[in-house]
Amino acid sequence: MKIQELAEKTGLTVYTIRYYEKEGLLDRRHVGREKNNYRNYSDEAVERLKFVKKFQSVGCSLTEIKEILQDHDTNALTNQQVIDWIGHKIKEIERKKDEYDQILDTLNWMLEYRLALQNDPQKADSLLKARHSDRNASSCP
Amino acid sequence: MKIQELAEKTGLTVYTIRYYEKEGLLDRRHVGREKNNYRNYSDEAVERLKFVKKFQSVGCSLTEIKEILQDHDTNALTNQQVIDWIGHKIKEIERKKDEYDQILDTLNWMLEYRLALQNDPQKADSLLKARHSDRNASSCP
DNA sequence: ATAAACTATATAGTTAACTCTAAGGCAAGC
DNA sequence: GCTTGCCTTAGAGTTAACTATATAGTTTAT
Repeated sequence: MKIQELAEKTGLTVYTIRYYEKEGLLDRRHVGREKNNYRNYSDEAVERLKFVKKFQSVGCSLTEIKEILQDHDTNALTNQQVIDWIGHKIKEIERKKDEYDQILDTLNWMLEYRLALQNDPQKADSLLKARHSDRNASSCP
Repeated sequence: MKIQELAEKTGLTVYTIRYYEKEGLLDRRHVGREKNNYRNYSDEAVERLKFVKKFQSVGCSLTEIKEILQDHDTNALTNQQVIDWIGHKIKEIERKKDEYDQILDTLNWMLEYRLALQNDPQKADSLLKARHSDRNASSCP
């Protein structure tokens, strides 16, 4: 398939796809060339780019993604190194999830406060006080 | 307190704090000036910057954080607008958490596969096949 | 009293990850 | 054949969020 089609299938732009290739995130298994010099992508390319996109969306840098993907291609890392990386990454993601939970907590509190402000200003006031006396809670900005 | 102390309390650098001020994330309640022109920060500044840091760490841009914080300062938004924003944000964070769960799933699978590769190559092979036949699962890169 | 450490401003530089432009070649429809 | 649109490259431009530099004034420690 040509670059436009791949762009549609992955939700990336053609610019981005070419950029990723330049950055070494794709290799012979994903992209080749036609006689006319047009790039020709395999189905594997779709999977690869979706993988990149997914990991990127949780805060992995392209460099990091590249490093771990290149193991598959070159076996530059030992199996143990990959296992270590995965374990490390899992912990990181779990920490991140905790962070999200804390934010959700703050947001839910903010919502409750705002709703109270609308319906029962006195209650809003007491919520504010309760929150401030709770040393573990995020303060209101 | 002076900027260095604030930096230590928030885990930001002095550069970043000045940058945030320039970007309009702090106001009179957080920072004033001494006779010598040194900035003087209130305790509120610590809370404010921690709030910024927290929301930033879950992918909010400074612009977005500023917008919502400026409501507190100027009451530019109606209570309803803030409620809408919070509700929207909560949904966004929850979507993000789902994404994290998917990644965790992929990572756990990768880990299992790598461990099998170490101990029982035949099992690794069958894991690969099982994964590929599962259309909902992320493929292996 | 002098050096080290901290503060200020204005401005320039950096990094990641795109995003676009220019200039040209190839392809598909009328 | 011509136009429209997709493809190519090299390289420039953009954006967010810092990060650092140069220059100068202030405070603190010895």
